[in-house]
Amino acid sequence: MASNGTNASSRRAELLAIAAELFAARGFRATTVRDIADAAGILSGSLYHHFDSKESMVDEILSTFQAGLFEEYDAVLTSADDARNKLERLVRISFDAIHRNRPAVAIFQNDAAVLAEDDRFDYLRTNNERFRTMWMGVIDEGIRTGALRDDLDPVLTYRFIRDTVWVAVAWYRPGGQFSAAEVADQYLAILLEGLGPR
Amino acid sequence: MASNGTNASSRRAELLAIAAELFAARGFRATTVRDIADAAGILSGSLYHHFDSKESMVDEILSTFQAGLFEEYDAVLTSADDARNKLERLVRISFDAIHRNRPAVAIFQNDAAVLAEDDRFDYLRTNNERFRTMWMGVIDEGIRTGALRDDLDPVLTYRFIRDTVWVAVAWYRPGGQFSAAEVADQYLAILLEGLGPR
DNA sequence: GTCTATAAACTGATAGAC
DNA sequence: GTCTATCAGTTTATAGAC
Repeated sequence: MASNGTNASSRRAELLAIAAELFAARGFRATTVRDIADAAGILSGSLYHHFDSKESMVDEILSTFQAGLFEEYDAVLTSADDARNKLERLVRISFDAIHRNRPAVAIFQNDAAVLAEDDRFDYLRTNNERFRTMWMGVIDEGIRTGALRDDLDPVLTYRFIRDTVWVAVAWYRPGGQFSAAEVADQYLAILLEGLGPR
Repeated sequence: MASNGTNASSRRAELLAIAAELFAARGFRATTVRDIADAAGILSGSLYHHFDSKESMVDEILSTFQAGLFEEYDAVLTSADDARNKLERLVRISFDAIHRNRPAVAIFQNDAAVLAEDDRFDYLRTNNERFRTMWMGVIDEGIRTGALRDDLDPVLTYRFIRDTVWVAVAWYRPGGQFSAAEVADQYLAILLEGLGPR
């Protein structure tokens, strides 16, 4: 039951979760409202009692996910940790986000770029810029304080970290061989120490 | 003009290139045959003089790209180089493939998983396995010979390398700030030596 | 909250003229 | 090699009954 205690919002969340799984697996465009309704055991017209449109469903999925992620990132960035620790914590939070919100992350990875062309999804572009600023702040601080090597381009470094982390949604499965925390451990080991012999 | 010297095959290649750009930018499913025809300056029905279906277009784009890539990979793997050099060469070839076949790589990244569910695209699954075997062979050899550290899971290492390289298609643009070779240099530096201070 | 019924637009593909 | 014309199926979305 949701915080307002109504069954309506619980049903809404249920339908959103079903839609998110389908969007993540087949893509937003390739998923029809009939697919979603079928998976929910209702008829397609009934979906419009809960949502304005297919777009409003993916909108709510993405905006809710991003709001939660930024909250967690903020807690790290406003802490007293040094750059190296902040970087590690951001990476761990991100892998954990893949664990807890896999469909939303997958939709973001696969469909956000096209969705962002629509005015309705302006916030995707705004949030991308905010996201980038957060990471770049930590990376720049790390380079300045000597926690990170200084012979690489910071922007390429940012893209490398960002892509490496989020692209894992393509293969990560909860309950698989490695937990999100174990994947984060190994990824951080490669990222910070490299694959070469030690 | 194509190797067989006909205008027909040249026009075909031209239409395929147009389709590939659209598939890469908007997704296979979201791109209509009318979109392709519009971009080519013809009517949608005329496309069917050159191709059986929309699927046969993406089929040709992906299979042609993969055939070329495997040829280049094979040349590396049958060479006398040690594991470390083979790994470097595979990474460089891959970034160069992004440079030369950006649309095909993007389509592979975004749409191949869904396409592969269709029997027609069985070869995508077969090729994925072959691709994995090639990379894992080099990684395992590197660990065995001491060229790569031995305290990480080889499969996670493979995924890390694979994802980091190919996901760059999402932002790499020919003529941008860094060439494909420069990107490969910096990625290899992070991959092999890590981001930590030296 | 779901169903019945249906509209209006879009989509992949075809047949035959030019 | 492209166009005209068009079909059959699909898709998002709506209006009102239950």
